[in-house]
Amino acid sequence: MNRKHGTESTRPRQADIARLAGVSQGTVSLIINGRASTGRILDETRDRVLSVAHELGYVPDPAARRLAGGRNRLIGIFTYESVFPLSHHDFYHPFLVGIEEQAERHGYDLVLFTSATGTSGERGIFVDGQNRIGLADGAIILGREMRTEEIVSLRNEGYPFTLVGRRDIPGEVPYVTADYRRGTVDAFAELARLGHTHVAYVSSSDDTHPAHEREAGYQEAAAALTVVELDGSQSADGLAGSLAELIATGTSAVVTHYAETAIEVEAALALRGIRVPDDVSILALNDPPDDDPSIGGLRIPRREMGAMAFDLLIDQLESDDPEHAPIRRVLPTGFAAGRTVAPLPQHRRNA
Amino acid sequence: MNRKHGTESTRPRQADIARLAGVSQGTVSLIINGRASTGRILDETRDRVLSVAHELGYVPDPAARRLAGGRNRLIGIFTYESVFPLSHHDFYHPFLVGIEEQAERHGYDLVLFTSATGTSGERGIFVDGQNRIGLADGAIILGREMRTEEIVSLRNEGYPFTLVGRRDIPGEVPYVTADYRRGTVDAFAELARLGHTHVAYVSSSDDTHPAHEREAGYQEAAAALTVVELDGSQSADGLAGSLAELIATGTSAVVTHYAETAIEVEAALALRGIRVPDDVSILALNDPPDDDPSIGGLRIPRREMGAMAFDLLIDQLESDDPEHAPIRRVLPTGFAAGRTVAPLPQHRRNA
DNA sequence: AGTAGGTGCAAATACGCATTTGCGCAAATG
DNA sequence: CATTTGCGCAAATGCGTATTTGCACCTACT
Repeated sequence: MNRKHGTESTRPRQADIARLAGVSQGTVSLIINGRASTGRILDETRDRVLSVAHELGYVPDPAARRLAGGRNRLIGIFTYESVFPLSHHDFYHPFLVGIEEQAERHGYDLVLFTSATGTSGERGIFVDGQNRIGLADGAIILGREMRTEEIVSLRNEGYPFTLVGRRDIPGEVPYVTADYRRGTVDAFAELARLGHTHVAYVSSSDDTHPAHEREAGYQEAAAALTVVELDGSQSADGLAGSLAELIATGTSAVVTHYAETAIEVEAALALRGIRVPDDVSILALNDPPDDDPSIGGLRIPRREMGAMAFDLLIDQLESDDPEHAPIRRVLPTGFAAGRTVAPLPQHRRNA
Repeated sequence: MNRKHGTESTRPRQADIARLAGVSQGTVSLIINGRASTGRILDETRDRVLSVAHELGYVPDPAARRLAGGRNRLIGIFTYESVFPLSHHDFYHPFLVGIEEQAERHGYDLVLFTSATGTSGERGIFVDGQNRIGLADGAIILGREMRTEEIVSLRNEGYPFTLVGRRDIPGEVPYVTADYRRGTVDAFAELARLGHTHVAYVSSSDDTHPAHEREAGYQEAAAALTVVELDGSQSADGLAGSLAELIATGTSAVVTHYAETAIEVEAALALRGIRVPDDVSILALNDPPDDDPSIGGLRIPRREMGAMAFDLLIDQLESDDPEHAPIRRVLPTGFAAGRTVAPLPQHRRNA
């Protein structure tokens, strides 16, 4: 349909190289792919073809490669939200850093599936009944939101992918996540080590995997301390009110699920004359936001998670075993005291 | 070479649907793509085919589609540094936001050329003699650094691309940039409007296009004001010393090329008891860094630049005219007073 | 009745590349 | 000298889809 006149600057194809070098297209393919030995090509021919290819600026068409049954060394990145969101651009960024790092190391290019938006305006892996991500050899799927049924379809198609952040998907899928449970346990342990014996815990009501894991960690750690549980769904000011009383009666640390909560609580406490960390330590079980990086608490190894996700995916791709078991990795979290976590002050030791 | 794994029922193809529905593959294609009217297909046939397709869970192969379509609807993003740098990730991000926005709107996917790192460890458009970015239909080239000769080669190959941030490339290339010159003029005008008549100007010795434009803008604006020029290559403390004297003798505003300089100067002035903006206004001719967004001065419309770059590229791609003239856009900058720019204080009016 | 026009689809072709097969030639072998 | 072997490549084939072309068959009209 779209054959234009000769002047049209169309991308060079193997056939063009073949014509100029006086060989056949198949020969060009062999040479380009380094299969020259397989096909028994003269060095002289090889050099001639390569030089023509270079002159023409030839680059293989990824779609054709993939169609022909080969691989195209393209790894996809899919997110249900914008990859580069305006607001919390800090969320995806560390993952991307890790992914880019490994992609560079392994010589893969990355594809961002920005076309995966249907007429309805919804992003999805399958849009209007079509798989939008199949162009790449495999994909890394990021994000807080995720449509389970799409993930399942993907797996059923046998398409290689890795999830970042574990999801409870029916059946087994490869994923990378952080060990929120253990991180939570460690955080409480750290508080204990600093002398805190009476701790307030502000949970979240989220139904996400990390929230559950944090909750589990809390349950496990609570035994060793005196813990009071507070309802995280109330306002920061309400929380601060309850906390003020608790602090007066011996509570010296507060643990929240989210850094945002911690920050709000800190501000609300300040209004009541309670200072952090002098009067009370505050610790979040999540990464701090960009604009206030010094909240103490867990540090999620996002960059490492991204890199690991890439590696797992490559594993799948390069494994010849069709029954390659889904691989999972659970990475340890870090901990930072930040400006809000301090040892129990001397004067409160016997409170 | 890679026969689909035996156990996995291979994905259904249009041919499968065709067989089951008793039609030809081409007919299936017409129907799947809603071209039924073009091909004059009976409603009955259409429904039958669609129902079979649905039963089989048919999903078109994107690679095949792109092959057949000629183009691959892939737009590349190239940078000489990491696309996701660890440090100033604030630099590329706004551009990427704009690009992603438009890519999504136009139904294109984005490719990050992470494989464009040669054995030497250097990033480049041409690595080991191979054009690494030709994979995409076109590319947007970002970054402070840029290798002129590569850009020239690209253009000579007829490869469609757009630069973000104008460069002085031999010959004509399509680009998007901000109007630093006009922005600079406007910034000085704004100072004048606020009552400042005596201004200090700290230039940079950079040999970049934006630096030259700022310089030009300064030359143009300087006529209307009393301006003292300071050597930007000295230390912040040295600058502060000179400035202190100037301020004592009537200078009420400082203009620097870089926000970083402005911040350092502000700090150095503070040590000398000079306060911003009470004693002197400070204004930068560049975007503020992430960690101190309230420095007054120019605001570069990076997001819009990204979006515009994408649009220009699409223009090239979808234009049938091979001799499509290179398009350029120069976007207006914004201005923000931030916390450092204020009207000339009353008590200094007659200084 | 004979022809023109229309309709609904099959068939053919192309997209760019990977892979396999086969052919002509020359050297080696018996 | 007849025959096998090996070499270097051309040619053919397939991947899954989109698009164009062609062809029966049918209707309407003269």
